[in-house]
Amino acid sequence: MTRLNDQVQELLQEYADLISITGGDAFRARSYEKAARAVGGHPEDVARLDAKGLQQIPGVGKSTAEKIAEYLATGRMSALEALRAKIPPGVREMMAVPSVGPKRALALYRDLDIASVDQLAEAVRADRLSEVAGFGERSGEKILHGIELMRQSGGRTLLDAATEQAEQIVRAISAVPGCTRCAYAGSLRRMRETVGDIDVLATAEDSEPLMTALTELPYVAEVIVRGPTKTSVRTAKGLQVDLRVVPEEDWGAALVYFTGSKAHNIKLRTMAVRAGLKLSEYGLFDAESGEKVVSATEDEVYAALGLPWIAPPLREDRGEVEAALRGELPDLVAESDLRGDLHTHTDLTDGLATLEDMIDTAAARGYSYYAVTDHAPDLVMQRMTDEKMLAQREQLRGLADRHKRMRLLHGTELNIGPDGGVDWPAEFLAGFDVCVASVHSHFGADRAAQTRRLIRACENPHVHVIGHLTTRRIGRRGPIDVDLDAVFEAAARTGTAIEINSSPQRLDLRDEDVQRAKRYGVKFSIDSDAHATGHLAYPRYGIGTAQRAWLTTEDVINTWTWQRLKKFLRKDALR
DNA sequence: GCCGTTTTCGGCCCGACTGTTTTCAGTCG
Repeated sequence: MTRLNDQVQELLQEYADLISITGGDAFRARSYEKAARAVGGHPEDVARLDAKGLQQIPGVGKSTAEKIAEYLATGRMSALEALRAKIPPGVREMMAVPSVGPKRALALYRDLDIASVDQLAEAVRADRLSEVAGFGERSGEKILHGIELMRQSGGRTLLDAATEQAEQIVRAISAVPGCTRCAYAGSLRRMRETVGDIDVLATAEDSEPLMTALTELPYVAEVIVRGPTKTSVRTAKGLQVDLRVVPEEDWGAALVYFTGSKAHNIKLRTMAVRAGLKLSEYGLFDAESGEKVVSATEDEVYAALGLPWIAPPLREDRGEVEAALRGELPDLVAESDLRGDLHTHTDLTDGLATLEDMIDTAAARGYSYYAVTDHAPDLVMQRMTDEKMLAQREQLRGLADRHKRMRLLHGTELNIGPDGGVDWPAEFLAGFDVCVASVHSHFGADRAAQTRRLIRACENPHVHVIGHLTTRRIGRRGPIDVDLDAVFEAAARTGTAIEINSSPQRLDLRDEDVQRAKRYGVKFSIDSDAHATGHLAYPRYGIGTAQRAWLTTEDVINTWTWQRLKKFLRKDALR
């Protein structure tokens, strides 16, 4: 079950799309789009807000607030239903086909009575598109190709795959003679949990060799567009890569522009306009004379707008510009702040590497403490026993001498049962240095039951960290239905940390929820949940989530010294 | 529809690329 904010976001977005399709005022449509994004990213649950409270959300005015309130009260949004009655749902779905927007979707429906993606594909094959004004031979080909792509990929790319691909491309473009700077930008630089495409920015006097180099990379399957400033290709894995080349003196402005987000850029541009300036990817200009003010570095561009540099993960128009103006930007937690990892596995359960290999790899990362937390017996398929667990503890203690600079912690990942109980009795649990507890079953239990079991787990004095709280797998399994606010309250009250699981398939909690949890005073543990030595590098992605949630080292227990962490782990002493 | 240090009315981010309507609309980011 999705969060109510997400449902409202989807409805408002649909309303905006239908306004566009029916030829309504474009500014009105944009206004609803903006409101949709604002609601989706709003940390507070809209269900807790009345019409007045809803209007406090930036971009939500009287009219939108009324529509949301109506939906919250009745489960319906009559204005939306009125538009739905005019346009079949398939017409809106056609907008998802690349090169088909609201205007063309309507033209296809009006002139050819096409009302679904399937019918569209059929019409192209039957060569009927030329009957509609504005559609030529190439249009049909593009549409068919777009439909095919939609069907085979359909989704966004996970952060690790996108990062690896982007780094590979940046290396290749950087090596081209004449290339003076190159980096990736876009949602990847902002560390969003998934990315739709990769934006690469480069500087060179002559863009031609760089564009050619991109199109000739071995893993490039297709060239989508090719121009002097922008070239787009699709990789063999179906990922779109846009390369933009600008003169070196415009690097800063271009990097701001292509890093986004769109909403952040709009805010910066609006500030520029108010100051008599104009901001584009080519620089910050005087609006009247057209003379360039600055554009060489991001620092300069922000400074000219009266702002300090803003870290990319914050650039979502979630209050970062206002915070920057007040001089209150958070000192974000960084990967180098991590002193340890509190959730990892070995081949004693479902990990791939031995205890020694995991510990050696962790030591090489420079950690000052490291916990091994293999699965507990209730996850029956892992065949854990008391004896095996105690034998591992012996083995781990025996390795202490080998890594004098890294404290070894013996832990476990407990299973939170349907009633909130965990695997072992208190006496046995007391023998562990650290206990992570996670939901691994009964994903379908109802909201009340899920909430109850997680609160009970927090209240267990031996549970230090709640692992992957919502159990979602990005693109594969949705989150469990749980009252997160109630769990956050319990976690803060009991001194139980909530994990930011850094596995790119999970990234659980997600950034909006982490931000919300922080307001309750919740502390977090950014863990790898490594099942192999290579996975010990995952926290770079979890750090992205933490940064997007505005966290500082104060919020993250595994940036603390062992002395301080040790106190936190004695949670029963708190009460 | 939203919003306000030029504004309660009149704006609303800006530019590249494509295909096709020989001068520009639509789409995209």
